[in-house]
Amino acid sequence: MAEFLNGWKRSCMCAEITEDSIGKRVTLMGWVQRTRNMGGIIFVWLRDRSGIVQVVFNSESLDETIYQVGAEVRSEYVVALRGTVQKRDDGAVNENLKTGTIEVLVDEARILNAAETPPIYIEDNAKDNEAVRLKYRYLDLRKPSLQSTLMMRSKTINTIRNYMDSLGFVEVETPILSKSTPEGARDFLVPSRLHRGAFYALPQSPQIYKQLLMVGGIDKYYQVARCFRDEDSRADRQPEFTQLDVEMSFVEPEDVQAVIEGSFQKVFEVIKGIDVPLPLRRMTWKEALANYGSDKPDTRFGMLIQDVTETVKNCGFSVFEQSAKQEDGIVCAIVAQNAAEDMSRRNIDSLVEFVKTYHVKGLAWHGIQPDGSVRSSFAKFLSEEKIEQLNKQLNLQQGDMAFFIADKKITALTAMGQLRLKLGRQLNLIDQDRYDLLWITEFPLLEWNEDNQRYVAAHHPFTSPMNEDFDLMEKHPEKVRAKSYDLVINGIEMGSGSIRIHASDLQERMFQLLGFTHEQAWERFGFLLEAFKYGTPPHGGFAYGIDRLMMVLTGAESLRDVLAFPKVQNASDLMMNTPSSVDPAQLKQLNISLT
RNA sequence: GGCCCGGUAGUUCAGUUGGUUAGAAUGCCAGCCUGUCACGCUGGAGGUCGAGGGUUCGAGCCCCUUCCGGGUCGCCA
Repeated sequence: MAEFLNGWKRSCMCAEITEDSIGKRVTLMGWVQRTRNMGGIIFVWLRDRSGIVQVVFNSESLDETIYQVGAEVRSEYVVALRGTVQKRDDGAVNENLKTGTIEVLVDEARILNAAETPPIYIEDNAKDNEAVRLKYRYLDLRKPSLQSTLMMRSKTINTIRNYMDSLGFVEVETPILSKSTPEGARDFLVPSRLHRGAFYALPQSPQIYKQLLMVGGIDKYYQVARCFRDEDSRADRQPEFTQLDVEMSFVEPEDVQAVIEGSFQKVFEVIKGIDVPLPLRRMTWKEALANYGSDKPDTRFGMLIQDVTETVKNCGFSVFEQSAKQEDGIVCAIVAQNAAEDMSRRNIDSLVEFVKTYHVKGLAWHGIQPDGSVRSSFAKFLSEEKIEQLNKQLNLQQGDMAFFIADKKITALTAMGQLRLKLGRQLNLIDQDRYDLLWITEFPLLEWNEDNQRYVAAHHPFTSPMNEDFDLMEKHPEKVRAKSYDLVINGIEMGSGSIRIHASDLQERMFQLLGFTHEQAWERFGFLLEAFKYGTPPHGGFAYGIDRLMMVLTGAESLRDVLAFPKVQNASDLMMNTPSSVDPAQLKQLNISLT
């Protein structure tokens, strides 16, 4: 059934035909979207990457064998057609089609390949189950939305490359077969055949390579880099992903930030036609946590978190008092304006359950109904005076509903931040057409890890502390701020960067803070510490996720919608059915036995 | 590893208190139709109710186990 082209060449794409082409003869190739056989005349919608055009087989003017081709084709057949572009009659215009005012009257037709009935509908609004779509991803990819996403992705990466090139950056490819590093995410391991019992690791990021490139004098490096992390997936997390990776020598934070925010400005201009004013707003990590309960605040709406700890210290409600009197405790609140009336008890209960998933003990609520009556989970424990004081601090108006969380500071603020986001969505406070880009700065250098009973690097162990906090490193490690910065868009963390440590003695001091002995540090990162001895320039960089950027640009809710061949939650590929077992002979060569 | 939601024709779904032969739409196949555009009309085929076990006279429905998909907490320097 399948045929080769035998000399036929496409003269244009389906949806590129306009009224200017009326009277011209065209050669089209593509897939059959749909056929309508009227008995003596057959309408076929032909689709390619550009879109759809209607072609007409007319039995009156057509040789019987060619008309039969029209009768024979089915959905997703691959066909080649020749014919003349003609204007449609006034009554026969299809306004939903870009090419709706014209059609192609076929005079030659060939079936290049037949197709079985596809298991999914090749249409944007089809409701097919995602697992089925992923199993037949190559069919899903024929849909206009995915095609335009992939085309936009290509254009975005091109825009970024052109921009980086224009600034004199050099793209360098770093190895995929790399070395396992103990800190950070779990590595994907690759067994070595030539070295029994030894493994490569796939890079979580080209971090160390790019720092070594700085030692190597490539003082402006970038790469569209594939990265791998063997951790559980989420809607916005895949085991492999693409980053724009950047590193520069002789720079301070604002130099790196200027390059990065410039790339976003360029992308938004080229892809969305939106002007992003620079420089971007800066917000410290401390400020973000206090006001938004997050290090990646969605700044498209208000409803900021308020600290009412002092007000409720001796209020008579023991839940509040307990946290208020704790050293690292807090009682915080947010106000949902005009929400008191529509907030059903059922809805409130679900919010209480919601915040509990973030490890706080509960959620208190207190509102004033439009008629002035109080609706509250705790007002009965408080004096009139205290309530008045609280209402005043929160600026609680008739119709408003406030929510309270009392707990340890980080825990309470984080849960409140999540509640803020949920309410923001629920109450429709978020302007979906807005793009809010900002920098979060001055992250803590270290975080205490309960499981390991030691400090771990908040960013990565090569991040430099802020100069003014050097002295705190040994005495108060938790108070040391880092020269690090994240870029956030609409509450999504796009990427992070920092000025790195370029002195081996400071790097060793950092490793000691992380609980490595001198020997362990040299065993694991000796090549880096060694390299730093031979003239390392001050340097820093940044990396951001291209996939997440595509989510923002397309409005997609899952990374799966912006990747050509995504993996599902358990990191398998439903189309190729991988990971999969391998031939025992392969394992034997690798000296691997399965238990 | 934990929690929540889901799995029934190719596809999207409905299926009442456990009760006759599991339905609809769409798609598919055949026939008719010369201006359709979600074409129309007539007829037809299509089911391991994710899998295994249990309770019951009787299970798509109840119970247990398990597999698969989604979301999420932990995790993700």
